[in-house]
Amino acid sequence: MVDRPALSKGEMAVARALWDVSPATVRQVHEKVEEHEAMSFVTVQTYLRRLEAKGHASSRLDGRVRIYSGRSRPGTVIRSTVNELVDRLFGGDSLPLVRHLIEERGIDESGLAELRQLIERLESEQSQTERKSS
Amino acid sequence: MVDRPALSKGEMAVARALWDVSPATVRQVHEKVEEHEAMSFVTVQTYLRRLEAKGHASSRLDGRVRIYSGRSRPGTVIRSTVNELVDRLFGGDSLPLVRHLIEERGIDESGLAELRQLIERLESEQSQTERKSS
DNA sequence: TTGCAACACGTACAAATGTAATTGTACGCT
DNA sequence: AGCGTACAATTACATTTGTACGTGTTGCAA
Repeated sequence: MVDRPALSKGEMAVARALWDVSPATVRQVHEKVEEHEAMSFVTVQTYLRRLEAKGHASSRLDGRVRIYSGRSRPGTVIRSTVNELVDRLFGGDSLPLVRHLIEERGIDESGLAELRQLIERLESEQSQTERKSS
Repeated sequence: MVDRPALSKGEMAVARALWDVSPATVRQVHEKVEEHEAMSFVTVQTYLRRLEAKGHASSRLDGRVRIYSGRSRPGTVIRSTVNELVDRLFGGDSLPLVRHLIEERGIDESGLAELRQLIERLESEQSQTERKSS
């Protein structure tokens, strides 16, 4: 539950790659990162080290190769990052952001359908549970 | 449409305050900022200067007091910040973020109702306009 | 007219971030 | 045995961010 300091841009890119391929060697992570953007191998090395220092990854030596594994799960990191953003941009109120996302960035049909169902579910839940404060 | 570099945490706090009170003196902005968090007066001054350097604010001297005004509108800054976040966290797909926001952070009844209507509107629009790819 | 409170403006500086180059070392090929 | 290659580990360094201090100036109160 500790809200570790949010990951920076570069750290996040590497963390995302690591989540995808973990456990993996630096090289494998590097390859994954490069599917999206150019970044030197050693830079990835650095980020992985920093991620480990911050507790978001762990590693062990397998022979002469270091194997990194994701540690904090994506959901956790994403949650705190998003929370921070919502606080910063909207003073904690997430509705404007949701509105913005739905309006400004395309969401396809199936996405919309999913969201509608999600909202309907929440609405029925809310009408049952007599809303007890915010 | 230039996607200026996203504002940092501190810059964003000051920018938000400025948007609220603009045009305003440093002192007024400072007071607004302090409604949410403690920050030294001179620090606010610095941030305002940096915001101006980045083109997010403008200022003029009124007598011996400098008056700052917001320049880029909130929507613009918010858009690029959010875009960057979505790219970083979800590789550009905004649906997961929306899902996360709706599920994890409470949205009240009226908010839900608004969202449902928004989604229904988009759904009907989409079924009319034969989707012509992104 | 003198000093102070209030402010602008320049300067400072450590930590975090982005991005590597270098150096050391072991593996396997020739 | 010697060499290139693939890594790990160390070190580097410019930029950005967070946070502020000090210095100079000026309108105002005494």
